[in-house]
Amino acid sequence: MGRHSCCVKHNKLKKGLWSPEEDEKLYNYITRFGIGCWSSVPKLAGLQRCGKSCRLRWINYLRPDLKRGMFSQEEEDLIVTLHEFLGNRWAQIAAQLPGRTDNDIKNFWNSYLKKKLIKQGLDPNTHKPMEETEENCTEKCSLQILEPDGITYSSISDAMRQIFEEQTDISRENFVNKQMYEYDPLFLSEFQAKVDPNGYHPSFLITHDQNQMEGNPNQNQGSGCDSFSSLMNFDHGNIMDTGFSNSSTSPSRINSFLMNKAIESSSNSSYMNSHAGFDQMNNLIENEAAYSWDAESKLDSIFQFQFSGIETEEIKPIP
DNA sequence: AAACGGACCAACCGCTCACAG
DNA sequence: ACTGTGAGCGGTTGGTCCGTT
Repeated sequence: MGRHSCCVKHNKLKKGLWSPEEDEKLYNYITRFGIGCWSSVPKLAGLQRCGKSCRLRWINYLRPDLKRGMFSQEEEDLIVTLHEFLGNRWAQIAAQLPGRTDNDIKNFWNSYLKKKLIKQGLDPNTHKPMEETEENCTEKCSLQILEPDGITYSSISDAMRQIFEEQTDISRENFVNKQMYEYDPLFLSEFQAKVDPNGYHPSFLITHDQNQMEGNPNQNQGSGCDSFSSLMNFDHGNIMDTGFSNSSTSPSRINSFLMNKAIESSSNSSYMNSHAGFDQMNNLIENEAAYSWDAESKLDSIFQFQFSGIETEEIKPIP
């Protein structure tokens, strides 16, 4: 374990930038014989490199389907959106951007997007306004989880675990070890589906902000504060306010982005089009002339569906 | 023109996971 | 059950480029 074996064994292997000759050798070998065992590639291709280095060079540079050049605005928006939910899981983000590598996206994020968010006053980790994340979020959000039996859970994780264990056969070990609460949108939507087919657990009341609650009592009914939205915003162990439910004042960035994508996709067969969620959304656009609150509510569920689509491709099934 | 510093990006490193023996 | 190996991922580094002084 630990250090990769090929890095230990062959100290005389070449490191650093690849020459055009090396690229040609690797490219010719892979195009001729395909990707097999990377550790044997250098030997068979006549390269003084370790297999790991060959693999990286192929994935990040030589692959014929790679997209070169600047990131488009669409791609930029998509990266920011996905990062908001996936965090630094570059490989999963890259999977949604055909032709881009995780390394590309990681570099783009670190060199440009991160700074851009900071410039906009947003915390690049939470995607929330700086002043909001700087304060004690748990205090400000005044999160409360009320159970009919009178138990007040100390965190959303506790409450979710309790409900989840009651409703499913997934063990506590899996739950804790995989850290699914915090990171896995598919898990969250699956969890939601198991808890309540309508997406709302009757005994699961979350208030984001006391003031907001007073101003908008409807949120209490689950119409404006659906459980999925709440769960989706439970990130990295911090309770965060949601942009989904508060669309009366500021339409969610996700939804407006998806709406833009849907409009674009009607005339452009771009990368997200293949997902069923966007087909649904295209239908929605065709059938719904106006972008109303109702439409946005539907989009929330579509977005949920969209994420399920993404995750079923990328996330390994729960053991 | 030279020196300097920041930005960018290719590549490396260290780690985890999966799997075969 | 344990160990070794390969694959894959995310964080980090270091070289190069380019703008500024």
